[in-house]
Amino acid sequence: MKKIIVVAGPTAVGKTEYAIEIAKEFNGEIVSCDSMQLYKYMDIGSAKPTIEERAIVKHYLIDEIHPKEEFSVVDYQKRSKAAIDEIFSKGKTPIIAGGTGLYLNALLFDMDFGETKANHEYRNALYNIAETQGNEALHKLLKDKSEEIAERIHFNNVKRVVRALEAIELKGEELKPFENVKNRTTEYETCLICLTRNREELYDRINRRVDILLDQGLLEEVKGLIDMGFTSSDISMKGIGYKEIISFYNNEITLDEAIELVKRNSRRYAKRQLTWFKRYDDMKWFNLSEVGLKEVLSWLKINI
RNA sequence: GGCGCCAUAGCCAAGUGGUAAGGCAGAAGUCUGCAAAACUUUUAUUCCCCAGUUCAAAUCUGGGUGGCGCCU
Repeated sequence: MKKIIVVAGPTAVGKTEYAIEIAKEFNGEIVSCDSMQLYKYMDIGSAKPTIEERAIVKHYLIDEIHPKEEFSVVDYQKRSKAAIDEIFSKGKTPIIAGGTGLYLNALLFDMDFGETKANHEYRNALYNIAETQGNEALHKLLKDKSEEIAERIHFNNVKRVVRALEAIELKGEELKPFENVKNRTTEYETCLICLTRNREELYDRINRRVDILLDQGLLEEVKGLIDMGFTSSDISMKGIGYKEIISFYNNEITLDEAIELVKRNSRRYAKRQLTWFKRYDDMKWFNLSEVGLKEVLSWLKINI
């Protein structure tokens, strides 16, 4: 069967570089699995592969959408599968590289998100209930409709309570969108690796990378985006490295505070990514504090 | 040298006789339509040290150590 290679890992671990080396070795092309690199104009803050790197190996799903566009995991699911098909049709190996866990799930599992589009009116009405009557009141509504689903979502997680209610409203009693994520896709075989590093080293790399992004002109990039009309309410501007710098330009915090926040939020994000990737039992882990490219490539040669 | 103030977790701290608040940093985790999102859990057997008073001390007393301020 056709096989894809997945290169996962926390931010700043070195995925970009490794994915390119793996692609060179296995006649592959790369499909990005990153919720921020999808956006145009957000080059420095999202740490996109450089133009030179993209010239070496073709990358898909980078610079795909305008930062004002609405985008969700469903769109990612469609586009990534299309990209994978295209790579297979060339007789090449798709290499999925990135750190957005939910997006990765969308292409590794048979996930049915339902066909209906997000209903913002309905959502807003629900958010309103949470605000006026409290989070628990909203959660109670969910409990009345499905005890089982309500149990799985904490009442303070309003965003997910709202989505669950919306799903029930749209799908009736089927509740398909909230079935357990357990059926792996049968469209292709998968070979999963996750890159990591010792915690201290990883955090050190993150802190250093933020300084590098600043040297590369992150401030100017964000200023440019503000001038283009983007604001903190755009989803694309909620990315780490963007929201903090925007707060700085809005005079809400000092530059030093903004930089510290970018570092801290990146560290926290890396930790959440690691938690997410621990869930895949067939994931092969490589600690790059201890092993290098050679080990990764030779493992892949045996296991692909 | 004298006087005064202070010492509580990695950091910032509350507590002035009844069995160590809170915040940050850190750690663990949840996860089917905004996911770089949203959310949950968690951190001092002990309050600078020694002695004393007391049924009971981070809290009161004495001494020591360290820091800050003022005076000479």
